[in-house]
Amino acid sequence: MRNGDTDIIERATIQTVADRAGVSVGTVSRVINRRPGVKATTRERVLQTMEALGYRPDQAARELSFARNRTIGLHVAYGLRRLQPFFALFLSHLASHLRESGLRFEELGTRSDGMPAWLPDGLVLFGAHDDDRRIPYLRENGVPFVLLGHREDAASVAADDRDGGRQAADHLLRLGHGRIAHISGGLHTQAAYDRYLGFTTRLEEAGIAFADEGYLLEGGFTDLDSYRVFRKALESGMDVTSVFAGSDEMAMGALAAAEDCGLRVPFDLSVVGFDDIPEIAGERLTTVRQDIAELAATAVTLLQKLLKGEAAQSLLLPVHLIPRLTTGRASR
Amino acid sequence: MRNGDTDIIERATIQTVADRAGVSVGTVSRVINRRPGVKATTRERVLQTMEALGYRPDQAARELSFARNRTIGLHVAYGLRRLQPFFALFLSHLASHLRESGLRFEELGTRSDGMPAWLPDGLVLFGAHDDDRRIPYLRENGVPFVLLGHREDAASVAADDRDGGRQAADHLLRLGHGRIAHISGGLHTQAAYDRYLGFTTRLEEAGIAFADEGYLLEGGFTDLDSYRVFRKALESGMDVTSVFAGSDEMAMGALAAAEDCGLRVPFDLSVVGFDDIPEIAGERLTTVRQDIAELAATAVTLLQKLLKGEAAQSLLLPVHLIPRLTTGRASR
DNA sequence: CTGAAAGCGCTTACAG
DNA sequence: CTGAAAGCGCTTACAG
Repeated sequence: MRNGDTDIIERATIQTVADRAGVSVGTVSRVINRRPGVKATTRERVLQTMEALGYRPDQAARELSFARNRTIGLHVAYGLRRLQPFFALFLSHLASHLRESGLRFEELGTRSDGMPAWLPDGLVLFGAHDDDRRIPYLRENGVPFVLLGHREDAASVAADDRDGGRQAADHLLRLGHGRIAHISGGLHTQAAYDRYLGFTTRLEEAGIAFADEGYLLEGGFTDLDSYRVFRKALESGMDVTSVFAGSDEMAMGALAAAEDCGLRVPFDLSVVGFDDIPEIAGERLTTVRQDIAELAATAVTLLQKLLKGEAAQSLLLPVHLIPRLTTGRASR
Repeated sequence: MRNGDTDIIERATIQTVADRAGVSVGTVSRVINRRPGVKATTRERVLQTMEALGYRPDQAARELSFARNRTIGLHVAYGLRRLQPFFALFLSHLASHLRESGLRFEELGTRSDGMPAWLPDGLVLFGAHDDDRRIPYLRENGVPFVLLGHREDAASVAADDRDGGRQAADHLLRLGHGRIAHISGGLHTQAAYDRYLGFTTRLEEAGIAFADEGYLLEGGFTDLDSYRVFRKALESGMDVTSVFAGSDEMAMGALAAAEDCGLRVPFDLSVVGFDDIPEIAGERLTTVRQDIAELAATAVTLLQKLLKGEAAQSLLLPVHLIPRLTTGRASR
């Protein structure tokens, strides 16, 4: 389990690797960055040397030389719950992706007027809403930005929330469910609304007039909010065989409420979530998976295009329902 | 609101500042790093130039030259809920503090055997437990580390959880409360246990035999867990006028449960939390404040001492109860 | 109190 | 396909 017998004192640099592999640092650099134009055998030798030395390129040096003064900022809409799991995961993926691309990254503070505290070379905007004042502000200042969320009039990337809602509905319909509730954190956000829309549209295609049935439950975005609203509904006699929650957290709340109301999942009740956050969904929750790492990577790619002067794009990333243990055939 | 009329195209460097201020880059550097030995008027002039230029030192360059190859890693015990608010805040404070100190920072992955994926020059350990295998491992490999949490046999820093528990008890006693519950996420963690201990010790000093009363409620660490265990207790007839929760999240759960059980806070029930996380406690929750930024800063300071070869220290940071709107005089 | 210069560990044209 | 050299933006002895 020891680290080999390399000096622990002196960390290997690109020079160490170059010397040991009998090449120049330029060549090592090309290997590190997967650049073309290195003979296969050379590449292999360098790779092995790096491995043997436990070499890790110095990120600061990469940033300094690679990304000529380019720093990307992440700015979160004022007042947004930065503590939500989705944000934490997105942040960490964004940071590590940027790091790999050799770009500088900084999370931006907020001025008293809600604008980013300062302007980096490019921005990722988290939690943008319809008439977000940051958008005209950034345009005015000529700073390229990418929105996280679906939006046609700006560079943006989002999961295909609408299709995700549709898949959730489809899954439950196939299992024979007819009385289906939906728990949403609030339909005023684009993601929540699109999930709702895709979901109800699919139900209506199947002849289920969801909207009329009072099966829509709105609360906050947390598991506790979801628990309370769902438990209250169940206690008031809402009769459903399944529920689609707008996030994994909310699904966990619904699961807890079901348990406390004596419902057995999936026998008496099926539950579907959204996101597939491993720490939450685990191996149990049937949920619609969105790839957060991919969202972060795509945001970076879009931003890089913008920085090169290319046109803005709006991308929608596919999502997939992952059937697990909280959904089953409707028993009633 | 515009950014002044400086070129937005070319970002100012230390050289730009030096030229404009009519000094050398060395002098600017001294000002940036608050080093002594700069004439006050020179310092002032440089500061103003930096301000006027909107100059921000390049972090990558600082790391590269300042922190000779020193990188600090954060490693989280396997299986720990990284999604908890406390962790998110600690992480962000640690990262920004390290950044200001010009040190490299990286969050470390975990090998299949639970050890950090690789060994940086120094480590902060999050979520260490009593017989944490990372500790002998790091000692064996000669890597200095600081634990977040109270522990005598290693460099560590923690909030004074025990005193915090005592303060919570004291506050409630002064308000005339005699029947007081405690909600804990689980007494097996040091922080939770110390809070519990300080709390009950103070109660016992006041002649309240807490332990015998069944006023200890254990659940998970989340607001939902807390809600469920507290609501269940209330519905089972637990008769208390106040409750001390082991975290702000748990306190919010207790608040929600009280509301759903028809109790008015603080008239029928007083609630005290722990942490004082602004996004959670807001302006409403009476809670015991621990300074997370200070915890992060202290961890870094300790680590730097270790790196210089100084002896390990165990530090306890003071906490303070902040009375707000969820506590009041006992009415019964 | 201040400046000139070396050096941190990389990447990237430019030659060959 | 590969190497030598310049340069990224800082900090830090070393002189003065």
